[in-house]
Amino acid sequence: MELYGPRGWWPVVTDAGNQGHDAKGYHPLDYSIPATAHRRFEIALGAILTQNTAWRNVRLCLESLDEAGAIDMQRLLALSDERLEALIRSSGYYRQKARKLKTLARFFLENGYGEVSAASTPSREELLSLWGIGEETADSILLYAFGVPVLVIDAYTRRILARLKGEELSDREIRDYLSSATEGKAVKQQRRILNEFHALFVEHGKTRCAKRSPDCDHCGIKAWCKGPF
DNA sequence: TCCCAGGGGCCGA
DNA sequence: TCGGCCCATGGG
Repeated sequence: MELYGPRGWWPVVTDAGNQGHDAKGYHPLDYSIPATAHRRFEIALGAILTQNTAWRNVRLCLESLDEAGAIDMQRLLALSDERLEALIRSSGYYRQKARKLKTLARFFLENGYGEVSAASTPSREELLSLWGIGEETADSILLYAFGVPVLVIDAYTRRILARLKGEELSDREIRDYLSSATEGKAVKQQRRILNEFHALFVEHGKTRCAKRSPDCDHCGIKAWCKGPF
């Protein structure tokens, strides 16, 4: 946080999803649970679209979907598969992802999870049971769309910790290793910490701890790292 | 031209 | 459980 400042994730792309904020994009220091169904659904769609995909390619899809009025469960389900695939083409894997988005929309709709007023939250097991939603996507949706205090572990998290400690850690070990940061804290605090944890791992992974040629010369946590340098 | 990106499903050891 | 393969576009 000292190195990069608060990220204020999840990045919101559309105007309708960004109510109460002046600009699109990040919303620093706002760790509130999404206040609109549009925003909640946009976050969940983005979590699927960004699977193994650069965010800049996802952003285009979310803007296209918004223009088509499809950041809405019923309206997304009303689209033909071909139309939906065309709208999300730039995120790659577009046939699979079109199916995943509809699966999610159907699930939200049938259980009322898309309605912010209902204040009901899906369980992790429910999300994992859906076709196309694995651990990272489930945890991202829980944390950023519903405010559930869970740690999101992604490729950046694993790579950065592996380099810091000089050995690969299992996800279980990563959870144990980072658990002291949230232990004994109020849920609201945990939500803020976990929100930033994932966002900062992504920031550090993109700007410094790249897979191929990490920029160790400008790395602010080099002193604690076992390499590579 | 090749590598990489905020994964996940599926299959055979 | 675990490795390998597939899905697919776009930028460096």
